[in-house]
Amino acid sequence: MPSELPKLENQLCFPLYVCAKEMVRRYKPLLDGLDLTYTQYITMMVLWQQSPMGVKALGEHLYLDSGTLTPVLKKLEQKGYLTRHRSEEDERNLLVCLTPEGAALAEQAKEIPHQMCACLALPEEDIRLLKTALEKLMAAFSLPQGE
Amino acid sequence: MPSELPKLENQLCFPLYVCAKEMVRRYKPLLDGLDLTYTQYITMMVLWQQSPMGVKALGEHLYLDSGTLTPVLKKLEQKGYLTRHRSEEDERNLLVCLTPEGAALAEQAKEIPHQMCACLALPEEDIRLLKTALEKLMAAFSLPQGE
DNA sequence: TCCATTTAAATTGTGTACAATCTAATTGAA
DNA sequence: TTCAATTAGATTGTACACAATTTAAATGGA
Repeated sequence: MPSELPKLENQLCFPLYVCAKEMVRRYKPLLDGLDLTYTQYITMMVLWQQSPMGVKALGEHLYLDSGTLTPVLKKLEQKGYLTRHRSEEDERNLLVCLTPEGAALAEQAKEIPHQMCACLALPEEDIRLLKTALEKLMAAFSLPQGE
Repeated sequence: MPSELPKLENQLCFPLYVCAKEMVRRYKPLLDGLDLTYTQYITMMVLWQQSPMGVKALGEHLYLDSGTLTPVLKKLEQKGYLTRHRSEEDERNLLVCLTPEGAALAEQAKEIPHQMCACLALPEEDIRLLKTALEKLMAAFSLPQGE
């Protein structure tokens, strides 16, 4: 059997790449009201669970490095949603801390997951299956997930 | 039932976002030998199927607009993998055409899908299931897929 | 104690993505 | 025919992503 040319539609990577982009695009109108981008939104989501948090820990939750996070966090600081201060015990650590405004944003964000699901127009069952399959892939990547 | 705070691990978007990024990252060492980035690779993949092709058609295959494609195509032109010329019938159309070097690259690329599958360390069955689930999501997004 | 090593962020450079706008070519209805 | 609308790409501006390097702070063994 001759080796075929690589074709877009034969590979896992392409629908993954397209769906991820499209998902982020679909979040935009929902997040505009909170003045957040998608990356800023997932960052806030981690902080709503725990604040203050160091940049390193934040990066481990989000799979992002400081090269990406530093400008995102500076932006969120500008917007008044968080503060950035060096830890007193260890000056290498920068502690990110929600402001009251940032914490309050969680209230407004509560409906976003429902709105997103509605926007997907896919049965709950299919969403669950897809999520499970993706988590399996993360595991295969040896990326620890959730908590 | 009270509305809960949005949590990263409860949502479809996050594993999708993380897996897509990781997948692209895993392609990098495989593509370095071809001097291609992931975006350049999927662009070449479309051209290996059909060349010449207009920027608009290329964008429809890749779900990318001219804002993204223009610099990618200029880069691939620099590398000597394709040429860019305006159509003579309609000067608005820019025809992208593989060079012999660009066409020859397909040979070298043939093994990449296998290498990628191997790198995934996930049973074929799981990969198929995930791909099907993603294509279902694309359909729900009303994104046409395949050809 | 002292300095090589390690660690945490920040910085730099390259490459996407995409919205919005711009420009030039073409089309089509009055 | 003519010019308003449409179309195809390019451009501009903003925001990630990530590799590689840099800087400053802590650590730990000789």
